[in-house]
Amino acid sequence: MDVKTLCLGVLFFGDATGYEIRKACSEGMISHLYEAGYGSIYPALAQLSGTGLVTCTEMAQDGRPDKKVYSLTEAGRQALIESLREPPAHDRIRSEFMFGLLFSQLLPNAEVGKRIDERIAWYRDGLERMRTCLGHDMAPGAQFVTGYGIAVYEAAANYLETHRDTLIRTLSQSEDTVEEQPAREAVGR
Amino acid sequence: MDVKTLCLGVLFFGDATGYEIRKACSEGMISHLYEAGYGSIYPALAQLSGTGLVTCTEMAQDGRPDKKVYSLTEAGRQALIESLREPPAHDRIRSEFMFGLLFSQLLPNAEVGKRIDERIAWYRDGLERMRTCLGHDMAPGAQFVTGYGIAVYEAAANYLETHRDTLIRTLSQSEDTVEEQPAREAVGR
DNA sequence: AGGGACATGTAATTAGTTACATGATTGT
DNA sequence: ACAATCATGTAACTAATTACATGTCCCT
Repeated sequence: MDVKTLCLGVLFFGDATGYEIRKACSEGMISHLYEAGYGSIYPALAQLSGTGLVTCTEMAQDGRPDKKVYSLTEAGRQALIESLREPPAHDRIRSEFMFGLLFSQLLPNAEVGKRIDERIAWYRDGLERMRTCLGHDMAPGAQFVTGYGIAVYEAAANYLETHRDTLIRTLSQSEDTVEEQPAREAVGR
Repeated sequence: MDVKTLCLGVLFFGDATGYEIRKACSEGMISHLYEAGYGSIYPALAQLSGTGLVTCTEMAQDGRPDKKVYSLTEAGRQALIESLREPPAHDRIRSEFMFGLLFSQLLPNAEVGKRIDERIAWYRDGLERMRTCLGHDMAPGAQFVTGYGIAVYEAAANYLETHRDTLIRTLSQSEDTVEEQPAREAVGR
C-alpha cells in the first residue's frame, strides 16, 4: 500500500485539494495511522489523475493561487477497494521516544521526565481532538478506529502518568550504586 | 536517528552478531519500537566497525559459517549517548490494518471480523512475550518500556474484543440501507 | 527429503523525505 | 512587520526494502 492508495482513501470521504489531503495526513486523524507530506502526495495525485482514478477540477480563487480539487472516479473507487482487499502489511512503527527511554539510564533524569511529560501532553491533545470529532456522524469504520485511538492513547497516557515518578526514582537509586552490568538477555527476545 | 544508532543501542545491552541484532529488531522486543532487516543492519555494522564505534571478533564455528560478534567500544558508547541526547523525532507509524478498517464498509464483513481477530491474537501473543521477559532483571528503562507496551497492547486488544461485534452489526445494518453519503468533515480534522 | 534456523553479505530498486521555489492573504 | 495559513509543485538526496547469492546443521 502506498501514498496513492492513501490519497484514494482520503478522497473516498470527500473531494479535497492536495493541500487538504496533506493536512489530513500530517495533522488530522489519518496522521495517526499513515503519515505523508507534500513531496509524496502531489506526485501521487498527478499519477492518479493520469490513470483516471481521480479527476481534477481547477478552481480560480480571489488572490490565492488556483485550487485543484480532486474527486474519486468510479474506477478510483474500485482501485481503492481492490487495494484494501489485499491483506494489510504488518504495522511499521518507529518510535525514537520509546527507543530513547530504553536507555534512560544514559540520559539526565530531568530530560527523561521532560520527555515523558511532553508525551503525556501530546496524548492528551490527541485525545481531545478525537473526542470532539467523535459524535459528528462518521462512517462506522472511522468511528471504530477513532474509538480505538482513544482507548490506546488513554492507556498510554495513564501508564506514563502513573509510572513516571517510579522510573525517575529507580533511575536515581541505581545512579549512585556504581555502574552495574546491564543484563543481556533482557532485550534479545 | 538511523539504523547505526539502533545497532549501538542493541549492543549496549550486550555483544551480539548481526544475525542476533536483526532478530532483536524484527522479532524481539525492539521490533515493537524500531524495525530493521539484514539489508540495513549489516551495512550499518560495517560502517560502525570502520569508524571504531564497535569492534568485531570473528569466531570460527563447527560447521556453520564464521560468527562475527560485535562489541560496543567506549567511543561507541559515547556516540550512542550523544545520539540519544538529541530530541527524539516524532513517532512514525504506518498501520495498514487500521487504515483498512477506516473503510470497513467497503470490505466483506467476514474479512473485517477476520482481521480484527487476527490482530487480537497478535496482541495477545505480544503480551505473553512481554510478560515473560518482565521479571528477569532488566535495565529500568527497559522495564518501563515493557510495562508501557503491556498497558497499550492490553488496551488495544480489549477495545478490539469489546467493539468487534458492534462494528460488524453496524456494518450489516447500513449495508442494506442503500448507499449513504459519507460525511466529509469526519476525516478532515 | 524438505523446511527452518543459523549465518553473512551485496546490488538494484523503490519510496519517501527534505529542501527549494513562489506568492497572496489574514491575523497578531 | 512578522508569522501563519492557504496553495502547488519539483529535484536531489537518503534511506530502507527486496531480491539475490551461498551453505551447513538439525529436526520431522
